[in-house]
Amino acid sequence: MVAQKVTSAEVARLAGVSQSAVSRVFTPGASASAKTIEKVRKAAEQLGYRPNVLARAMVSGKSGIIGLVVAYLNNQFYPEALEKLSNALQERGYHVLVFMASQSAGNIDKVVEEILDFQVDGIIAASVALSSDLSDRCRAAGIPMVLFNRVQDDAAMSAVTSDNVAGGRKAAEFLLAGGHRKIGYIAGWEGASTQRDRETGFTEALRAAGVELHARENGNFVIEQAKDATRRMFANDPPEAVFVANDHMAMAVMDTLRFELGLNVPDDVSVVGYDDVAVAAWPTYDLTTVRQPANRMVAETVDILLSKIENSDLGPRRVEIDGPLVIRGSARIPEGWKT
Amino acid sequence: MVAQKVTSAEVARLAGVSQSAVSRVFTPGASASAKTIEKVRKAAEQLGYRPNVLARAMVSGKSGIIGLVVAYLNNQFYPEALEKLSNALQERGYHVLVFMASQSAGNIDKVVEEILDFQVDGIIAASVALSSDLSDRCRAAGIPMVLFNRVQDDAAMSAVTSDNVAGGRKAAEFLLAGGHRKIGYIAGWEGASTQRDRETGFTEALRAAGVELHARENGNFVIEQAKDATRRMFANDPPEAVFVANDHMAMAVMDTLRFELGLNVPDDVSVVGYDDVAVAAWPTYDLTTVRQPANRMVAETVDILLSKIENSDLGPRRVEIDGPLVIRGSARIPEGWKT
DNA sequence: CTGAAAGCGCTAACAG
DNA sequence: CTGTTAGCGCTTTCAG
Repeated sequence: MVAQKVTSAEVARLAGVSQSAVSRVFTPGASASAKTIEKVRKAAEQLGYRPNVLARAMVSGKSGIIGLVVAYLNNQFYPEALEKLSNALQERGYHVLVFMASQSAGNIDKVVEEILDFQVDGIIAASVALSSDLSDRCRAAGIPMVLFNRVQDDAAMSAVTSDNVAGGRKAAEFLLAGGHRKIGYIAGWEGASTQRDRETGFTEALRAAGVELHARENGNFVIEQAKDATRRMFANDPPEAVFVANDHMAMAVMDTLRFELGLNVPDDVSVVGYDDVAVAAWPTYDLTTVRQPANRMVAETVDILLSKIENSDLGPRRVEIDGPLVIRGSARIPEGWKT
Repeated sequence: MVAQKVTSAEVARLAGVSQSAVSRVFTPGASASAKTIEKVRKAAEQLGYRPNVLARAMVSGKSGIIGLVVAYLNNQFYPEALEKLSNALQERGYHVLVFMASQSAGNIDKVVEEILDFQVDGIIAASVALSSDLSDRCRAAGIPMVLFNRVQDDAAMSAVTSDNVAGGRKAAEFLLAGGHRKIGYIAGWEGASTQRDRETGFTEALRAAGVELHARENGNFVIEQAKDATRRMFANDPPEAVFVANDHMAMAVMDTLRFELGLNVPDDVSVVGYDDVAVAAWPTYDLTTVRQPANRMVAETVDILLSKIENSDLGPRRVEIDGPLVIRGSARIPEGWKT
């Protein structure tokens, strides 16, 4: 009843038409008479025929595969994004080939080369930076690429992020309005544009109010390092408020504050994070944080990538999506703060 | 410096050899003289040549692609598993094509059909069940498949899980040893074998000690539903201890207990979960839970799948990996409990 | 060991 | 609209 591997030729024979007729019936933009379509469909059904995507890819040059490079799945923002990206792409007829760019930045280039071997139609690089040499190669190969949640100096590279500078600014304004003056910052990995932009916006807004950063430590976006950073920062002359470069670390910071240092959040220390991952809303953390609008970021990313695929001579696009400060209970709420 | 899309023929011309010689140099099991290899490698390097995986797949019948069907990425166990699976597969020269089987069970079959279109070498289905019709198709098509974290009645289907029955039993024994007698169970989605097995082991051990389940509610593996289940369960005659079918729900249960019902964990209620996801170890939850050894589960899954790919007439294998009860602070610890 | 030749399964002109 | 004819880029006999 079900054959091993049915080819269009076999369907053609059964349907009494040519092999190309079968192809046409299964090719979106092709035309065939109602009668042919009928015959072919019946034969195909009977044989359990489905076109071989790879063969189609070879000749058409479109594989329907999007390469997705991803680094850390432990920061919950990424599984969320990955799920949405994959769904959005699936809806538009594409599929996602995942490449983990685990550790070293060095191997990212290798990973991208492997991706290219699959003749992918496009590449989404989530939170990774690649050498300019490599981006040149992709461009030369005509493979569109868009950066997700990261920008790169390379002006020719499309990228989608939240408005990290504005986000950092919002965090600062909120903390300042709350009356805090001794304010600390726990940074993420310095190589990340998100880290840099958030810090820039944050310190700029502070400075605009005549306030200097009271303390700064680096948590590298890693939980254990964020804990260490917290310990160092609170060892002496602790701040009254901390802005943490992402939620992933912010929760570790809160844990350390509460369980190791015996401090109350927000009575003793206000904490503000960035991302608004699902756990941030859980009552235990109830984290005030700047939201990264994942849905819109994903939608933009997919839009940019697919329009580049369909129209290769589109210039690079950079989109920064503004996200609101989500006010919860981890930081003192200023009197009469406009919601 | 970098060409558009270099073919083996171009490399051959530059190297002054035949196209098939180039192929041999890049084909693992082929042989060529040192001199040829040298010439070809140099020419290839110069041109930036890399073999086209798709073309190779067409003729060799091996795509190097493994289809991975996955349903919920919000339960943290899955991103962890996905990352490990993808890494393990990458190490062995395979790549993962991800298919989100979002909602309805009905669309899983459709998803698997799409996977088949890509001529994948194998399929890993994480936490999803597919119709027996479909599994027959895969078998007929000669595509090996293994279930991850789920078993199916179909005896011909390979599957890797933790020992869920034993795990449920461990949870029960621990709670009983803690002196609890009024014990509740918050179930996961009834269609899942993991849910059934965990409950079976749990209630069996209870019964063996002459204890009947005091209360049972269904949380369907969904956070909001787990909260509702908790509310119902504690509305009147509340239990002293609860076993929750997975950590994802267990944390929602703890939140509800603490923040809505004002109960103390573990003084008022002991809570035990299942999975041992990363957050379970965070001090806020400090959840006692049965560990699913993700690393070993992944290793087994990959082993089974790849050996089937390499030797297609291997029978189905089912592996259940025993995981320890990880004792933390969310449940009363019995006096002198053997660690 | 090496080149020539025959496809893998499919799409895309090309005549009819 | 339809069948015929070329390939897509590569692996794999098959002679030499």
